[in-house]
Amino acid sequence: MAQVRVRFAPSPTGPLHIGGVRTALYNYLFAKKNNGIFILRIEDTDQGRFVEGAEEYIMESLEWCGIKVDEGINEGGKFGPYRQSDRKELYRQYADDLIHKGDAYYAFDTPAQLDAMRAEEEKAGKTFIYNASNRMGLCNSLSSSGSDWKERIEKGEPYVIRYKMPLGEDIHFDDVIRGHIVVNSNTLDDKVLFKSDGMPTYHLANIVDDHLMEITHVIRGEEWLPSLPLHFLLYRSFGWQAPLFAHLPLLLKPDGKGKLSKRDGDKMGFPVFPLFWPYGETSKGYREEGYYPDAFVNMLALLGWNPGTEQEIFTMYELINSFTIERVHKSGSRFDPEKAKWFNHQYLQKRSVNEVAIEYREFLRARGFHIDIKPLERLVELVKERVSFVKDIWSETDFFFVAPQSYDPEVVKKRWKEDSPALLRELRSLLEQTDDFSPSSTEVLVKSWIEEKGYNMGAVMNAFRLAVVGASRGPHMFDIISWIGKQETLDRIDKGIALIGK
RNA sequence: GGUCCAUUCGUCUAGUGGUUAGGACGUCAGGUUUUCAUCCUGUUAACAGGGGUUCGAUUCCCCUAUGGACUACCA
Repeated sequence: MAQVRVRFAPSPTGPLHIGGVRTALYNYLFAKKNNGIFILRIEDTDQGRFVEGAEEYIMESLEWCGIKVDEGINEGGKFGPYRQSDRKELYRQYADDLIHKGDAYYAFDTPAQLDAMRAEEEKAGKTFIYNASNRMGLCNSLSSSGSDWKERIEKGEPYVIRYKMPLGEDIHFDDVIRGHIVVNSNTLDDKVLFKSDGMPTYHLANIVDDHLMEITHVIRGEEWLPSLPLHFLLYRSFGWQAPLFAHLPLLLKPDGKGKLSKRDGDKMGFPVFPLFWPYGETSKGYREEGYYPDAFVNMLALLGWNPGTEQEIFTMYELINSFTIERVHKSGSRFDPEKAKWFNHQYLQKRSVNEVAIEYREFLRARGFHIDIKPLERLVELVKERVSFVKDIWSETDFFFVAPQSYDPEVVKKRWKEDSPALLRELRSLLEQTDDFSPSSTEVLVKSWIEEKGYNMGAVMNAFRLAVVGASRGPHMFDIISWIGKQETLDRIDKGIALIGK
């Protein structure tokens, strides 16, 4: 069998949506599983929609995800160029070929005329369609008498080239995921293949490029399923062997109806893009939100596919090994932001204390704290299992760096009693006597004192926590005071007694 | 409106012509803990509806409903 070659073919019209990333991922997994080639082709045949920076964004996103491109605009390859605008000259001859074969024709109807006809049909509750049912009444080379149309072209009148959809034919085709599908050609229209601006449309460019690049499997979004009959017909008209097609299910909104959109992310506070998109409206990215790329990829891979086992955590290598296109689902998947977080939690737990400490050091540096790696490792060890993201370490450990500025009123009400100041004063003088602030040492010291005096453990420790932390949260007290040190501990007790009062 | 696609716990899903319909996220409840989390244990909850086929359908077929995509000189 010929070598497997697949392509991811986005349009550079803005940042890549996570649905697009998943399409790229499935293409990549399929390629690598089959020792094949993964191609990145930029489909920029609509010059009006080109967005500066989008190409770079796409490539950076794939790179961040660990999806390596074998052939593409940066990587090169034998089948280049890999940007359709750079292949512009190539398409016209294929459109002409179709005209010679009688499967395509020139059409002169202006956009304004077509719009008017569409509007009229819509008013009558119908859908305008341009095909065998009415093409002889429209303005094109099939309906014009004699050589009128030739003159029009020679005069430089704008025209498009349309595919001549057959009349009343049942078109049979197959999709790897969805099986056999039949559509009657009467419901399809004479799609424009070549635009008046000299550029091909998606349909032509796509088929020509997939053929020329020897693509064996077309794995793309479900939104393309309705144009699959056209594409099959195109392959037939050219006399080319069609690749295998697989149409992926959509990513749906977490709640409500419809497919996942940028608005959902904004509304519910999760990113719909892999990376921050710096142009236009601000849009968060998974990378900037603190997701690990392997967690992100793992989460995405399982949205619409699973290997049939109960395994949920996969390295890219494992994904490649277990991926099969047949196990991709038919129906759309709702995106679940909670589960996305859970994946990151799993990945963060798998990392070593040292790795996380290094990441956290970077985080602190950006906020003006320059801390050695050793104390940070001790800190990370204390809170690692409680967090899902490195940035969460800060909200769990802010009080390690800064004494409380205020004391949670709820906790004060619940934990600060009449005798709290007296207990803390006693505790303070007890701690002042020792210089050994290791957790085990202070623990023994304090606990035996509490026992000796017959105090209530909770009464002492909760008040102590309130003074040191300012709230009812955080790791064990002896770990905290060991980290902040003796002087800071004593200071915070003083401050707490003074500020909380009574 | 037309064409096409889809439908198992709230969500992601496993699965089979005969199963106690399994797992994960979430929820809830216990346990651990000096607090808050984490963690552990348990709990919760599903085959869209109606017809067939069959000894038997969640599983196969049809219809309905619902959801979705498409319906541009956009991809």
